[in-house]
Amino acid sequence: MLDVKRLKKDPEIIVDNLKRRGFEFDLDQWISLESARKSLQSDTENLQAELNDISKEIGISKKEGTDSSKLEKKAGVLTSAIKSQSKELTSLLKEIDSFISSVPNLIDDDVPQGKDEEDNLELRTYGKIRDFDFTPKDHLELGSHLKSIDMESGVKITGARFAVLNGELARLQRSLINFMLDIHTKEHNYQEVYVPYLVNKESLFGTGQLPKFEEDLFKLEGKENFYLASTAEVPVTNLFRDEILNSDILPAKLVCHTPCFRSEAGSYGLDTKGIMRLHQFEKVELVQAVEEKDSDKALEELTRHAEEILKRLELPYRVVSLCSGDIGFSAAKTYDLEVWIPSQERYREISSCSNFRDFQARRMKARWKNPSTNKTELLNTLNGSGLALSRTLLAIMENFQQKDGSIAIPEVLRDYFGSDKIKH
RNA sequence: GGAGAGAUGGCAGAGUGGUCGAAUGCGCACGCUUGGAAAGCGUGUAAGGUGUUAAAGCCUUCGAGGGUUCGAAUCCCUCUCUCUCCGCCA
Repeated sequence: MLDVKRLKKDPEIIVDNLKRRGFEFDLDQWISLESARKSLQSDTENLQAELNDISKEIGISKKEGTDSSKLEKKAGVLTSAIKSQSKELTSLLKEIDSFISSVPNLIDDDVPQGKDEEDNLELRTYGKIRDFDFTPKDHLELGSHLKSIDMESGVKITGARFAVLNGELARLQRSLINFMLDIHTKEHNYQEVYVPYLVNKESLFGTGQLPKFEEDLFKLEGKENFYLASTAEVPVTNLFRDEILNSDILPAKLVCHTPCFRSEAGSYGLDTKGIMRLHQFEKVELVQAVEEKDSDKALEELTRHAEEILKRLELPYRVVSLCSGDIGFSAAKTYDLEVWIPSQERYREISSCSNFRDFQARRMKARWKNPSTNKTELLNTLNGSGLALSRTLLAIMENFQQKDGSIAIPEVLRDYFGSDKIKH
């Protein structure tokens, strides 16, 4: 959520910033809503203050046994006036709330200007793209040779965009999960958490998936109307919702492996082959909550933590800074890690690392107590995939494939996996 | 699923219609004391909004929402959650 105080102080800066994303902020509407609210609210509060005084007097008068009927009559008039005014005020506040909570975050100054994916800025590349002395197969072809990616069964059990992994590939995924969690907990100092995969509206509002992006989510029917979490970001970051953290636990660094469920509405026709884009996939997620002054540094650090996984898996990748038109609703700045996919001869997203600054924290009232000022301040939240499992699996299959259709296992994974290759 | 009991500040815990945002204890911060510490003593210590150079002041919040009343932590209704017992269960 935007800082309303800042919006009052320098509205032009905010309007311009939002314009970079392609978001038109209706300043006139905002000003008229705000000024209406201000006068209505202060009027109502004044009436309430008056009523509070009179009620107090009535109390004293009753105790003393003197006649208070005149005061009570006066108070009755005030009460009904307050009732009708506060009804009006409540609906106005609701309107303002839905207006402001549909506005995306401000982007950092160094976010590259652009319209879409094409304008993202490549920052660095890592690793050598392999020169195949044969025509590389795509992961689905490799997987069906190995009888390990079974799309038909996914369709039978559930429907399109669900997959079944068999045998060694299922085991490879499990090895990868353990490998990633070990690196992040033992070397990068994250604490592992296990969280619910079903989340409520409040949690989704906190991280910014609601109210604007409900169509991307799976929603349960029934009494509760829970949603399937589209990313561990939702349950994990919401651990800080409505909390005031002690400064000594900052920076808070959490890592979590969960399945992710996405309806992928609007992506029909995209990546329909194989396990590139599924309704259900596994992910290891990094989440940090830090003081405002540390959040720039934290984004760089968190991104390096995600990159480290790719490096150790010997997968060629690049880092791009998402441009103003491609960056997500809640993010102030995002680095995507893109891994090389031989069958497509291009880099594809495998991790997205974002700094949300205080945008999510304001929505979810995630705060910390600053001991030097003794004031509560909003946290800054960040997260990044470290990494998305199905795409890691896919990348290993394609990048490590051998001429005979077998797949070599990256060195660091061999102990976890228990073998150095998946035979044809 | 059935029966019962609860939900109050960082924590524990009082408060059953009126100057209650809330006693008390613990914790925490500062000061006194001390060679230093502990103990002891004293002072302070919720969040949000509004306002101000800053403050004061004012409004809201005692699980959530609604109601009764001049006035609600306290009474009534609905919901959520927690605990105990019984049943079922990985």
